[in-house]
Amino acid sequence: MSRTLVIVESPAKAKTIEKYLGRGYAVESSIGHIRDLPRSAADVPEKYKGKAWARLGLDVEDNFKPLYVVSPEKRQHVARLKKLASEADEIILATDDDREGESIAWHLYQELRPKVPVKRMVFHEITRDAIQHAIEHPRQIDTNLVEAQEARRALDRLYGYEVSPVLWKKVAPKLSAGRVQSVATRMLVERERERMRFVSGTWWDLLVTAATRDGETFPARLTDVDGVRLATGKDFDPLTGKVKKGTEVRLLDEAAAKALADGLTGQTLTVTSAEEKPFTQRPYAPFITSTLQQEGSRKLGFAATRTMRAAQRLYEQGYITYMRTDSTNLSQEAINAARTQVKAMYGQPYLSPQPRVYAKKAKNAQEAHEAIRPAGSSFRTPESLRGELSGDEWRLYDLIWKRTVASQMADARGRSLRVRLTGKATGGEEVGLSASGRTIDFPGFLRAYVEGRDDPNAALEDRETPLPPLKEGDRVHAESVKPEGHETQPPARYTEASLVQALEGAGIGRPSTYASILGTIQERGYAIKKGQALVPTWTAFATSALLEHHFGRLVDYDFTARMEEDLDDIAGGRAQRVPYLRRFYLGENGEGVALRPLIDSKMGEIDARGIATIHVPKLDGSGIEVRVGRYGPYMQRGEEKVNLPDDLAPDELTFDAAAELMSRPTGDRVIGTDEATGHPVVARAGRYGPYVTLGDGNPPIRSASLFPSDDLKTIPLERALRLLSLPRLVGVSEGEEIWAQNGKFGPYLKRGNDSRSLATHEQLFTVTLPEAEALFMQPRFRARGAAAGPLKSFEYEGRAPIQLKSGRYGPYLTDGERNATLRKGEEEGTLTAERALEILEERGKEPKSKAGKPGRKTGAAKASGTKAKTGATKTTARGSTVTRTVAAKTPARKAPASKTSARKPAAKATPARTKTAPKAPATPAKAALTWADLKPHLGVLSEQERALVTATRDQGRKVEEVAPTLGLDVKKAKGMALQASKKLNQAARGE
DNA sequence: CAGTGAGCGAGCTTCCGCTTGACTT
Repeated sequence: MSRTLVIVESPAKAKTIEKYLGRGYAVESSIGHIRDLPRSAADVPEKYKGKAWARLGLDVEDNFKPLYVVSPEKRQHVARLKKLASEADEIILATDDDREGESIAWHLYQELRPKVPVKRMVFHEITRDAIQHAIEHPRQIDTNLVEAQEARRALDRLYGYEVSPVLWKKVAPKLSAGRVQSVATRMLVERERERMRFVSGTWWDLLVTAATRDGETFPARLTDVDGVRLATGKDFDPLTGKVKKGTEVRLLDEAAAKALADGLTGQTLTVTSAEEKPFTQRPYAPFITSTLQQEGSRKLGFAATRTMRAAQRLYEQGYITYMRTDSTNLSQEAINAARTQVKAMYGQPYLSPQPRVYAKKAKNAQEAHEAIRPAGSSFRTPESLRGELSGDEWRLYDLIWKRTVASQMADARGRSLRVRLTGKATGGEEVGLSASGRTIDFPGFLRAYVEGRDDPNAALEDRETPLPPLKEGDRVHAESVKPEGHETQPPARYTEASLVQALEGAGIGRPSTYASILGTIQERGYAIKKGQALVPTWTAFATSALLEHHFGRLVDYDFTARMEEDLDDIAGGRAQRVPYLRRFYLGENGEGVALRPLIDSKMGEIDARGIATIHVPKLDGSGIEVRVGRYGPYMQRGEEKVNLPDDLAPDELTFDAAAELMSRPTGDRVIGTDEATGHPVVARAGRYGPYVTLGDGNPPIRSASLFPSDDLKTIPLERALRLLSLPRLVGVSEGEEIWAQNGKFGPYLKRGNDSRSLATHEQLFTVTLPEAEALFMQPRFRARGAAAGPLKSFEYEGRAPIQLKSGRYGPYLTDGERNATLRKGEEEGTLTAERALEILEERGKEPKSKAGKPGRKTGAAKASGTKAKTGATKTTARGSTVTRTVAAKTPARKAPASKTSARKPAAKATPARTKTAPKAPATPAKAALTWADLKPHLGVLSEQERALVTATRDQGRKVEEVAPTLGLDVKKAKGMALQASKKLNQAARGE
């Protein structure tokens, strides 16, 4: 008998379909995508490791050719599919009928390499008829659609993996940017900015309880006084908290409202109009993923992940249809089932006369599945499942059932009433009031489902606000009058549910990702949850500001919408993937985003400190600045700096709150007085940990770190004074003083320019002169370094042994020549000699060249180019060392001077040096290129970059000098020079 | 954000969309 292998995406779906197909068919699942671009360097096959583009997983120089790898956790499963495929007579790829599904089918085809006929089939609902129909109407893989998916994938990778590193450099490491998350974050930030600018306003009005002659009462609200409309919330300017200019309204304050209330109590009011309008309301569309999450949140209080978890279980057990969908469409089977149930449970009048079809599409919907509904051709009622389903699952099923059934019910019908009244207060004011009511004559679908409410019956009552029968000319009596004060409210923060709604509205993100987007922005520290609200962090402000100012097009709300249009063109064969990606990544005739050149120019331009400084409108003019630093957000006013508490939302930082924080005691604790000097001794928590100071000023007279054995909370005065007595003069040796002091690397001895570490902190107090001299007899670092012997040693025939050592970056392997750090999953304990050899062979690296030591690393990167023009055109590895040594002399002239005499300049020079220094070690390993080597590649640079580079290198001018002539500030120019040099080197190496 | 002497195997962080377990808490 022939065997057909059908492959779908989800195992639960496979199970169902297998039932429908019967004998001769084996149904398997791919479990989602089976291959993807490598996530990180570890996933890149050896063959491609050295490539410049390996990090991206896309060969940006060869038509954005993607490098696909089967992820490690999928390998076993793919192998199984391969085997099954080899045993089948025919294969049907039945993945979802959308862009991603088509791509999965194509990847399956590529990876399984079947030797039997392969067909593609699609269906949008899992019913016997639909499957049968699909089987009878197979098609081929749509390669245009696959191309569109590949373009989408590539764009997301390029965006994410190229822009994220900009954030690492300019904001903080490990941050991320992406087409979806960056827009989501921006939405939160913009809303919060509105809240930060918001100034609330106050207004008063009157709530009148009016009584008819028959004694029926109803509420009416004051709307105008002496013919002038009363101010309400919408009349206020959110930026000033005052009534908008040019608005003709009457604003009541508390006193006026009270006086008017007194004057109106007991007065007669006349009905001047009573209008009644009929209304009908249609039921909501059946659930899709986003609306399910929203209602799960509003009605059940579930977070998006909780809703999805429960839905997944319901789906797997066959209670509901697929839960990740953007289609509101119901299959015929579902419509029949719903209608049958409506008739049976609520009666014919409650049934919609015609079957309802919900055609309204969500933006960018792909509609591969049905709406989310109870499964099967007759729905199980929630009541009948009470014993079968537990907590969350039952409640969610109940919700889905109600929404589905309601969607085939009749419209709700009712009347809305609007009544206007006038009256006169004792003070002579003519007042106008209004009352409105709502009566439901026929609840229709509201019997089953009221949006946003848990209990439809209770909600129905709430929806009714009946008024007594009133007609023009009727007189009523103002029984009681209550003045009410109101404050305007800032726009509400997003919740998980409303953010998903907003994203969906903009066509951003997919049903399968909504929940994880919320996770991502929280994991990256862009948002925290406060109750239901998503509050953006200061980091989110800094990141968003950077992206908005420098990569504005990437965080446009309609960036995705435009992308979708382009992808549609690719899918329809009207456009091609490669030119599309080229425009996005490289740009073409000044068109397209041109991401790579954009980043190259921005790297130098973006001022990290400026980006870290966050504009807080309410602190304008206060001299207080808010900044995100390495240790979190802080405020600064002049020299004063204060951390911002973690739980302070940005919009809560008003001027008063800031002033209070600035004046708050910093947590310093005076532990006593030094009798010798009369100064207080203070225990403090600093950035380098706990310490004590003599004197409470800033800066203090002296300070000293606590030893690890000390506790900041309990440290006695005596101990603090003892710590403050350091450094200690141990004695004089070889004509120089030996001092024992505590430093950033721990306790150490210092003699002239020489130093030795001490083993313990307490030795600072106990070490004697002979002991100290003995230590100075030893070579450096012996005290600490030598103690760490190899953890393990592996012996080999005909090869040097490999040792496992413990280093500051964790365990690593070395054979003296090359080193390799152990990665996650490579346990020290289970490491075999064989595996150790493999690892070292695979990715062992020669340690950094030791030749660079003599002249210090200062400025080597920049200087090497300037000097190299005198050197040989052809450069060997050794030649480069020479170049570097020569080059290093230029800054070396300054270095000793700054070290001995002027302390401050030396300290200030450090950051600049650390920025350029990392480039230096990389150069000799790859053989430094001379200016002559680089010059032919000037074409890769922008005009400005080229002008800068030629001026500095060809003419030997300084960046500081050239920058103004190019209209650049020095900082930017320096950054640009660095980037340009990087690009030139890359180009020259043919990378 | 206090202020101090060196010198050591660096290597990785990150995207969006499809899908489930296999883990631990």
